[in-house]
Amino acid sequence: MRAGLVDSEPERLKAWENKDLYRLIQQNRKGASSPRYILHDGPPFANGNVHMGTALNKLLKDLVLKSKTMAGFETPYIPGWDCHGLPIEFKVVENAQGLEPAEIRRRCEKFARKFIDTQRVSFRRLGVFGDWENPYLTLDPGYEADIIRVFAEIADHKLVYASQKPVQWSYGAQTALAEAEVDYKDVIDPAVFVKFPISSGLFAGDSSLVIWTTTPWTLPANLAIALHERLDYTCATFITDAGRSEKLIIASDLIEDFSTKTGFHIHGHSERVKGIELAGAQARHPFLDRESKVIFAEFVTTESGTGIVHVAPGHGGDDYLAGMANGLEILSPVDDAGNYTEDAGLPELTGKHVLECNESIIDILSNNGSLIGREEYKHSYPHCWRSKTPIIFRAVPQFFIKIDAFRDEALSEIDTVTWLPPRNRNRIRGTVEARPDWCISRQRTWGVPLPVFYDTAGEPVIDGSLARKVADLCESGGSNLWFEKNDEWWSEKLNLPEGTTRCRDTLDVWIDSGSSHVAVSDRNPELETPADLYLEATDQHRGWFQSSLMLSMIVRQSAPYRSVMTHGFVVDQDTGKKVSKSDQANEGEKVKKKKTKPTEADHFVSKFGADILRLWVASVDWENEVPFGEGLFKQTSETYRRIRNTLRILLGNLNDFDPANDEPDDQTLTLIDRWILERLHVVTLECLDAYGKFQFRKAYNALNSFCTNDLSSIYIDITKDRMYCDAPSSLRRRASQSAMKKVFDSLCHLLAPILCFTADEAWEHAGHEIGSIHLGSFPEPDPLFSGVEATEKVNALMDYRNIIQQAIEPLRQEKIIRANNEASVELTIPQGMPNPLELLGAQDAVNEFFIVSEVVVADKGTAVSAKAEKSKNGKCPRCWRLFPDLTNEEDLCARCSEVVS
RNA sequence: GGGUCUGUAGCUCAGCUGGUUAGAGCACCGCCUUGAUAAGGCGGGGGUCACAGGUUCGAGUCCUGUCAGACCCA
Repeated sequence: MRAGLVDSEPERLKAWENKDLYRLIQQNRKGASSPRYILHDGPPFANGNVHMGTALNKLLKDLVLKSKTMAGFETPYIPGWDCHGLPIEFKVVENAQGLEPAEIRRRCEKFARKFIDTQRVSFRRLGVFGDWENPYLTLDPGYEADIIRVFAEIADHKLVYASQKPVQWSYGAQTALAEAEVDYKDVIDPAVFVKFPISSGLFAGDSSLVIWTTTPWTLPANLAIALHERLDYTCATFITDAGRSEKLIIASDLIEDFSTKTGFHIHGHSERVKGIELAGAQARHPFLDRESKVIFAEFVTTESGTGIVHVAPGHGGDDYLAGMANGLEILSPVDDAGNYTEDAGLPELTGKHVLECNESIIDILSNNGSLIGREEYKHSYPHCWRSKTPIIFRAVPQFFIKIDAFRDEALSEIDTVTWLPPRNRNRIRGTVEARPDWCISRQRTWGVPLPVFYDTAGEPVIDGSLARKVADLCESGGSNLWFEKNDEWWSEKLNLPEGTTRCRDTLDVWIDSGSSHVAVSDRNPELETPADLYLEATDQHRGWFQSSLMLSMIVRQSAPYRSVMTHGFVVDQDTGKKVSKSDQANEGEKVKKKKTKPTEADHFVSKFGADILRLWVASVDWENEVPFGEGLFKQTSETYRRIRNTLRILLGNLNDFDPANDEPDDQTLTLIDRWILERLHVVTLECLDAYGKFQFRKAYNALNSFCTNDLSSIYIDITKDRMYCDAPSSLRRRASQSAMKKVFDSLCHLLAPILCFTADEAWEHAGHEIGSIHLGSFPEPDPLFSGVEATEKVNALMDYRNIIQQAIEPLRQEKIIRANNEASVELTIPQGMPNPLELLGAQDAVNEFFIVSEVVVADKGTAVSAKAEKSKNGKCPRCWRLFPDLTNEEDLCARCSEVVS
């Protein structure tokens, strides 16, 4: 057994593939009618190579499945890929503009398939078992058809509607975005205080309401001003040092803050009113010829601003709801590119980008005296995760799923699911409680068509049975039909009236992957719904875990999973920064110019080998952030070498052992043999428990310390003498071999889920040339060694050993002796303490245990102490042990001469 | 700003329901090793358990606050 994982692993992989090991394992389990354990794979996105984050996720899944397999389950694993979506389309369109949609889609598919292939190679190389020849792809016509059928079902339930709600619009990507596609970044925006003169109601013609906004560009869409009914407002004359005087209304609690920022201070008498007293009032728009209604809203607070909120129903979620509640229209005078339209009412700004118009708007306000103050305001603002441009809230016709219709059911379903770590239950609850209606339309090309038509009056026709017909046509002819055939063709096929047009939007990709329980778990005979486990990074609470839950609630009124496990992100050990695919994909060349550390799994696999990566994953605390760096792999390699060498020495010691013939009676086991078997019993229990709870790190720690401390440093060291020098078939030697055999077998199986290559290699070297360790099962703890009798004795002996070692150490340092073997020790112990001679039964066993020439025990001291000196005994040239009766250099000790003869 | 979590040796981590001088491994420094040798053994240095209070006979372990970091939400 030599290392060289980088070369040996691919060979083993090939052998596994040749014998179709994955299928063999599954069939074995099927044959034994084992219970099934189903982990449903969350599909990684098919762009870019496999980076450490993806590798961590896949390897954790594999650790779960391999350990469940070993625990006796049938564990089918059907890997999948998420293929549609903006990042791919972005890449494709970037390199070729002006393409027909169908051509864009063909290129996107090619792009996705290329990365599916490279990722598949990487995943297999990591030793992940699964049905790699038959993965599920969200671009498969069958899968696409099922997505459309899921849509049909949502439509059947009357949960889909079209609306002009404001959505998070990316002008960079020219599409609406889901919450999960938005990243928050800190930016500095000009925030302005603007006065709206009251034109009717209380204080009409006399005072102005002051609003505060960080988005001056939304002012052209202002239709109302919101106050809080119960808030306390102050109306007073404010003056500046420069002598400017205004009569203004501000929330009383915010006056101080307002004064600091604007320089306006109250002058003279002030009047206090409750918000409600301004009911029915109207104010004058600061630069457009219309009135702005005073309304009331709960979201108005005194946290910042003025306690008076500018409301543009076309530009914000709260604004929209407030607008709906107060009968306002929706004004959203911004086009797809983010430019003002004529509806803004500012001809000079028509066609200009809204984010470049903040200053123009502020100029207008300043010139007409509406501007009361401005500040540079730092806040976090949503950005498109792909194009990195700021989001604008903009009302465009979009399709939505009504969440309220089943939100409560979804919430109670969450409570039936096991969340790992448990705190995630609250997290997913929060996400589901807070989520607004699901905007499912995207103005993109690379996705599943949104199967909706418009009648001749331009009204959307949302119809489940119609959608199912679309699904059938797409399943047989591919979804490109939607883009290649014209409206006439579709109308004819579906018996729709002449003049019907089809919707040009695609579905949000979260519908794609969120439908996998229908398209994959329900369809594939190997799988079933609900799955036992979904296992992804924590970001999937707002992503796949949620989209799957929501769609499953609609189609089956229950969750698609019994348990959900999440792991933290992989972060750079030194900087703590996230290693993320989106960064790689986006910043592309720019990043490459800077010196970046490698983050791709292949890089580390080809440097260290897959088993090192696997060991690293097992050693990691997946509940939290997962630090990662080259140095950690070096450390992990050390651990690996120790384990590997332990297996190797065990193999060497078992070389001439045939359990069928050589297995001795249990009674012949020496204390140290019983001890290692008791330790094995404990370690086995610990590992089985840890695997059962997915606490791979506990198994890792237990196995590591078993190999390092118990085996390498104690057991193997002590038994070396009998292994090398006893007669090959001596009972003492055979007894140790039988213990080692048990240790080796158990160790291989307990390590197999983690070190899948090395454990299999060791197993093969042990003479199991057919099959694989992975066809086996975890060892059963041996009840014969469930006690602690030997453990307690050895623990006591180890305490003595420490004292003895410390006594010997100076002799070695002073070069009086070279090896422990040459020392003669007098061990003094207080009366009543366990006597090594009694513990081990014989003087020779004592000498062997402490690996010294001899230990003389005196049991009448007051504390444990030891004295060591160079032994005067002669050395046996065969076993190098020292004995008193050896005077001639040629003489063998009694044991050795017997063995030799 | 709200929520969740994390903070033990240079690094990765153990420390169960609070109980004697806080433990491993790696790294580092000595030493040993013709029989695990691209290995193995022994010894050693190194920690005010993030910080500050509190509860207790006693706190790394419980409580409160502060600081730092991560993520989620706004």
